[in-house]
Amino acid sequence: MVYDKENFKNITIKDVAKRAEVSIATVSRILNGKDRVSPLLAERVLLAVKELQYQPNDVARALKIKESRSIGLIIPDIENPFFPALVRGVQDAAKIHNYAVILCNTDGKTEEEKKYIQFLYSKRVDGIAFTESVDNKKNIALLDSLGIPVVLLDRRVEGMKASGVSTDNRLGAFMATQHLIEKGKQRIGFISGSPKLSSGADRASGYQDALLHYSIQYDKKLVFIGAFTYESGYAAVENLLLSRHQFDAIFAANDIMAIGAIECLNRYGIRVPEDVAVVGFDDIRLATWYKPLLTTIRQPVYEMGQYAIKLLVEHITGERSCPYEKIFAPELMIRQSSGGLEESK
Amino acid sequence: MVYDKENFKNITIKDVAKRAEVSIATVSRILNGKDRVSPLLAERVLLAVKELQYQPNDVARALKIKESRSIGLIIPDIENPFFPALVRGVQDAAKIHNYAVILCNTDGKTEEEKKYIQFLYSKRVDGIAFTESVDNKKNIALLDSLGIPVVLLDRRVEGMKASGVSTDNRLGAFMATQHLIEKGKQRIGFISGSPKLSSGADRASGYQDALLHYSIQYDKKLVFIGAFTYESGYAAVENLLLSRHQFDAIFAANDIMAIGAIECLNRYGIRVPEDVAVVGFDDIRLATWYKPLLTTIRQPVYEMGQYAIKLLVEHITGERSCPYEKIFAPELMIRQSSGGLEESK
DNA sequence: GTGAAAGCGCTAACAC
DNA sequence: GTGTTAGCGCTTTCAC
Repeated sequence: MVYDKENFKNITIKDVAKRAEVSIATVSRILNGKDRVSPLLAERVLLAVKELQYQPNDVARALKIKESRSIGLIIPDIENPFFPALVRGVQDAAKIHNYAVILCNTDGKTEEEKKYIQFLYSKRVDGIAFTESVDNKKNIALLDSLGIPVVLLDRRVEGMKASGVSTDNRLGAFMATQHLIEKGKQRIGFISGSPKLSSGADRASGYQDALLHYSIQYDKKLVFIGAFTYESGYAAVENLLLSRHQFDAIFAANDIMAIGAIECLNRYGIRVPEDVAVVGFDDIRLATWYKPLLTTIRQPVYEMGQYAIKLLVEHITGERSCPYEKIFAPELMIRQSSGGLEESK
Repeated sequence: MVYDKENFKNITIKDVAKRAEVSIATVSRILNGKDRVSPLLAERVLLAVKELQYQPNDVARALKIKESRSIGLIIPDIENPFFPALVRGVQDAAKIHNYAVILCNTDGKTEEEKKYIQFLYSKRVDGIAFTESVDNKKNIALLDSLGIPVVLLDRRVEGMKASGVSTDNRLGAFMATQHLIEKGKQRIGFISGSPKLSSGADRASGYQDALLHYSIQYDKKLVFIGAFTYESGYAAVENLLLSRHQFDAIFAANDIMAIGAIECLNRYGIRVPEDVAVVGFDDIRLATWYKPLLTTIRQPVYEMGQYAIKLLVEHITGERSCPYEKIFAPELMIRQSSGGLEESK
């Protein structure tokens, strides 16, 4: 199988026109169903299309109408268990609107993000769905100067410079902490995500809100800054253990860190949930496969991906002109790692 | 932020030419570095490019040179834990060669695959990396007739109609079964994947090979056809249990089914690995997070994705004209679910 | 309602 | 070396 381009008779609109004995303008009109055309010609054209197996060249179309029917999706890493569902939501929604999704992994590097934005711009994507790694607004500004519609994924938008889709992280963290408190826990450790991200900062706020609300002293010795990774969750607990500060619960700002935390606790012979209760955040699939089943805050990730594209398309078509922020409600999923549904002891 | 296309002065090669006081041909030459140009003009052009922040329009370029610098990636479902690493490998390799990756999820439906192939063709992708859901050759033939280079992912290629990248599934299954046998197991249940897929069929063969090699009677009552899903793994074991046939081990054709199997065993109070040893296939990340840690056959999934793009690019550039089959070696990862490294009892 | 023709932004002969 | 120009395949005025 030699892929010699020349061997493949690229059927163009011209071929169809010739076969149907009409002008190329007529073919175009019929295929796009815009102007009115006589049914007679339409029939002839459609027949020719079928006979020749004609597939319009979207590249040429894109050049002409300045609309590529493709969008960029920039995320840190598809291997991070948080993203597959998000990506799937994006892709499913994009498919409905007939957009191609170009996937980009940045590993959370601002420089990579910038490169990809330029790359996507050269491809003249119609819009970009973007999970920024750092909330630095620089890349948003770049996008803005390029005139590319953006929707921020899993990020709250400071100053509403762009539309965004996220979960109410602050509320979610409040609920998680509250759950632990209602379980009778008083010394609740917190493993934060990166405070540079709105998701990280908001979850930290929610944790503090809950302590305040229940009149529990905030103790910064119980707080560690993680990086949303397994390793950072593990390390945080190890540090906590070595510091010899008492604690009876851990709230980790995402599930992977929670699992890292539990692994570390187990390693030191501490039982979850008997000795220490643990709550995570995100409700990734693993949360229900891991043992103990992980109590966590569910984000409707798939729906967030879908909604982001809905918004993005509205911006692309001009249906919506002002930035809009969609915030989904978090949901507490009570499972084993926090002691389940039983009463506090 | 109104995305009014008109507001954004689309800088074209013409603008650059005017500013640098040269012809557009010269600009093109300099940017593509093909023909020789005088350093003087080159400098002027490069300056103009920078000043105007010119970004070439790849759509126009694609139309002209008939090369879109994009490839399609068709998989069943990015939410299936097997795929993220594969996708990442594909994307990283594509990035090196400057190709955009268009992601397509088919849920394993042949009809969806066909639609996506046509969609990608209308976008004039330069090639497609494809994880077929059913080995029916029809879509491969379609691709062939369209003149689109393909590389099959995770699929062995019957009759070498296209290039493919896979793991030696038969050998892997042999190793898994052998491991169980060496652990002293004699009645080894097998949960197959879809036999319509080469990966499913080959793993079944490997299982039989091993039994034969160790002179263990093949007992079809111990064999179930699953669907590579958690549920099918669970159901298989439940059926086995209800059938009351004795068994002391389970080899599941992928990790998710193995986990489904273990969950079911636990549900019925059967301990893994004490009562029944379990081995999976793939070595997805979850295999090392699940409890018990899953003994499994590792496929170098990320590398497979990378290699597929290497092959695909070779086909696209014409460097390689004949189909080639790359087969990676499987690796046995011994962990808890099969009783670990200790001797058989 | 239909066709002729211009032109989207680029590359690559082809002249000079 | 450099500029002029045709044309990739399509949509869309503009005449008729």
